Amino acid sequence: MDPRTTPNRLKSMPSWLINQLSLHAHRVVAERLRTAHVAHRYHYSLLAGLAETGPASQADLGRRVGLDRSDVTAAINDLAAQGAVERTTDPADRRRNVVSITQDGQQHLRAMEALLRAAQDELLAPLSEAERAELIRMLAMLVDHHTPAN
Amino acid sequence: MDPRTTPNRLKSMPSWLINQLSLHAHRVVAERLRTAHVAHRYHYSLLAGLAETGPASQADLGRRVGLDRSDVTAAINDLAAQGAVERTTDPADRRRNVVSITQDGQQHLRAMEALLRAAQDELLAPLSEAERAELIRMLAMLVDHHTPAN
DNA sequence: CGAATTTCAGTGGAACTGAAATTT
DNA sequence: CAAATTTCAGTTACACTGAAATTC
Repeated sequence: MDPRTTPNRLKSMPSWLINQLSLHAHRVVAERLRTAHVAHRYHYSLLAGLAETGPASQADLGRRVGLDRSDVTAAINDLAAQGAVERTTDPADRRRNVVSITQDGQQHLRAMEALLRAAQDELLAPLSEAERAELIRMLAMLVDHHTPAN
Repeated sequence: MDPRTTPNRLKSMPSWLINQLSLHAHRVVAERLRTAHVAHRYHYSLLAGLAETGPASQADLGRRVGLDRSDVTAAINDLAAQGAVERTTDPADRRRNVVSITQDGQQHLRAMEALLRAAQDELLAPLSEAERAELIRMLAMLVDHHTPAN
């Protein structure tokens, strides 16, 4: 009566598979991050961007991690209120905010990292180490391919 | 100034990659489907489900293609208004609607199929045939793994 | 009774758009 | 002037929830 039979047309359609997996990834990640405060996917992305490439303007930061300018503004508000980042206007170009990560932010980043590592493991559970590496390689290639060059 | 440098922490994080790729897939697919009417992702999923496993109740159909009961109701409304499906209450169990695809629906499905095939090709452009097969295999394995058994 | 189905009304995270104000 | 940055207000597609009405 309900033989969990996904149509072949969907089971073999990359865009459908990717979408389903994205939904699942979202659930797994949100579940893990629920324990921490000011801990959404984009908060992690922003802190990771700041930790890795140093202070940046919000626009640069957004482009680097794939977030919209508007959402960056809101998320940086959250992080600044929590003391995870500091925001000062760039003296060299007063249109820009220079955002930098604080000591507290670094610690917050490390805490989220541990949670996210566990989430990745749960997500990829059925794959071998070699398969995981291959999957990541292909995904990165595809994401890179459609990322505006700029 | 804006060296499209995605942080390594993101470039190597499966959940982030999957999410980015899902966004891109969504854009590519929506772009192709824009030419057709009553043509959203879920309309295709429902028609594909009906074409492949025959008439079904809305609840069964939703479970098979991974759509929420509420969204199935709304989407079936669209398809019925367009004449792509027919809906009658099941005489054997009057709680159920038996939904079946019409001739028009079959044709609509074929038209969407062609558009979607092109979208998949665009999405996977950087991958070889062998890589595409391997990617699809792994994605299907992951999606299957987290799909409730029922 | 409990459980399943359909439907409706609404919520919430997320991506995105348009426009204003400022500065280069 | 044109272009870039930040911010705000709002929209849209989408997954999901809660609850009612019906039927098994």
